Amino acid sequence: MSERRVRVRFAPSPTGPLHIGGVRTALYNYLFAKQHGGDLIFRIEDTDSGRFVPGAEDYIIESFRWLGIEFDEGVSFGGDYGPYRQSERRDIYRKYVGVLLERGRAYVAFDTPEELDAVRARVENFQYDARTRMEMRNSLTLPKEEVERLIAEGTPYVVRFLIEPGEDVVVDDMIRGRVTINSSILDDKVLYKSADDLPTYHLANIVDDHLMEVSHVIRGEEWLPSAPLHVLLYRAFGWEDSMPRFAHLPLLLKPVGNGKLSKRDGDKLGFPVFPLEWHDPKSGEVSSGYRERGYLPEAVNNFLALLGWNPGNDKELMSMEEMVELFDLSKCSKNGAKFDYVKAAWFNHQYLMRLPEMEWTPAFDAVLRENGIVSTPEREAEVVRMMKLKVIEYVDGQGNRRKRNISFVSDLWPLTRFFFVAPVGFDAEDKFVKKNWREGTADEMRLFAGVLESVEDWSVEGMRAVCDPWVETTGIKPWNAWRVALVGMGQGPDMYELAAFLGKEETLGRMWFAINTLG
RNA sequence: GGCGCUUUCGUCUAGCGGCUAGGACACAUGCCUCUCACGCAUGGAACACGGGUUCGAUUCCCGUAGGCGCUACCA
Repeated sequence: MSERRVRVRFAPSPTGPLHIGGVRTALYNYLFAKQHGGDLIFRIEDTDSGRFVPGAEDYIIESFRWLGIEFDEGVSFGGDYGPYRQSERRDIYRKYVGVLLERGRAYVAFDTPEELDAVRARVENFQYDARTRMEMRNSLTLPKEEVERLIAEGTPYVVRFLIEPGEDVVVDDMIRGRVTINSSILDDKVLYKSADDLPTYHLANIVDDHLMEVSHVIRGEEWLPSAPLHVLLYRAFGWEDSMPRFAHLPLLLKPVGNGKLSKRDGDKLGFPVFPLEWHDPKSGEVSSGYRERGYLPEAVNNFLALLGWNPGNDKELMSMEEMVELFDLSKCSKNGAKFDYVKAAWFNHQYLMRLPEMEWTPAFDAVLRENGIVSTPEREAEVVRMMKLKVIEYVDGQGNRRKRNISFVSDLWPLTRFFFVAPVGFDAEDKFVKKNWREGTADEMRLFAGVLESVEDWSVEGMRAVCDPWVETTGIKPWNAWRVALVGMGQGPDMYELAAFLGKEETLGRMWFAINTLG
């Protein structure tokens, strides 16, 4: 059994955008499959026709494409075990429901949802199981002829799994060890509903995993309580020998407070919970995505992988290849992990800093466009290009002292906008402005502007040659106030460099504007 | 309510009977400096509680408390 080829699957429901927790589950499956030279299957579990959302399937595929999580077979990937969309496997499920029925491991039930609701309202903690099933309307209690007549008449029914009570069912979990649950607390789960001729998750899942020769089921902890049911199902089919190994992952929790991470938390705290931006086809609501927010897929994978797993040492920055090599289910933690979006941004910062210029400049172009910096006849392409080069030099520049503290390319704009546009006003409350532009500063700047006016060689060296002696003799240190004038705040490169880049006219223009505005 | 999982700094975690309980994010301070930041250095910060087992428990067992999940003709 240990010689079995590793085959794992990620099987989402197309009920909406892919949750970031689902991305992590898929990532773990991917790492596990790759490490063992096995297959990763992409299966669509669309057995709930009522919750189907158009576009969700494409969205999920596009998400994984962006993240670089590759599937070996499945919907849109091909393979020999298809179809991989459960709604296209009705014949198969019908057949296996029949097997269970024949063996007396399942039965037909006619209780309507309304009737069940009524019973639940009446009886506290009602459960459809060994204690109650003989009081319900099903093939166990109704005469055979009536059952046949009802079915023939087209009365909607469901098929329920007949659970024998009083048995301790053991699930051998690769993360949690042996988990024991007594079958008495399990209810007779619905396996199939005639109304839409579709199975429920439990039946479809077991049948598909078996037929697709899945060797390991790596899924979220929310499935742990129903794992014993799945074990029982494998047994009922006689597939226990080839039953996959289970691994139940801890859940992703909200950053603050209690509970599972939800879309709401993202909206409230300002971070995405979906890989890609999602436009809800019904409500028209837009949910932000990691891609659009400016995250790098490598950073997302790295960060997500470490939420519930670690290589057992202090290593944090890992490429996909490294993670494939180091991943270990037995090193997964058992408790839920709060989602720390601040650290997620730090991971992005790390990857962004390592990104070659070529790869981040297109994103910066988009930022420029958003801020109205475009090449126009008035503003020649050459000028804009020069400014951009300056930004690149400023950001990527020689030596560490020039590296900007940014997590996203969009963070660049407030840090570099002075290359493109002059200050339009000054924040008198700004600490830097307040500290460096006081009584008398305007006079000093007037003098300094006069000195600059006399500079003929408008280069860093040329300015130095004239200004440094002036600073020496007058004792006036113009830099911070000059910075206020040219940048508007306490940021930017060396002042001579900045002035040289802006040019004499622009530099003096900004200075006089500051002198006149701040007084 | 029932059942299950879980519990180390604020957060993610290392630890698999004997450690000054380690790292990262965040935070604070310092260095650097014409600003911001980067970088570097330093610092504060944790074994939920109570019983056992043991020469010795963060580590093993049992309770308690907290957290999370499941309890649908959803997955």
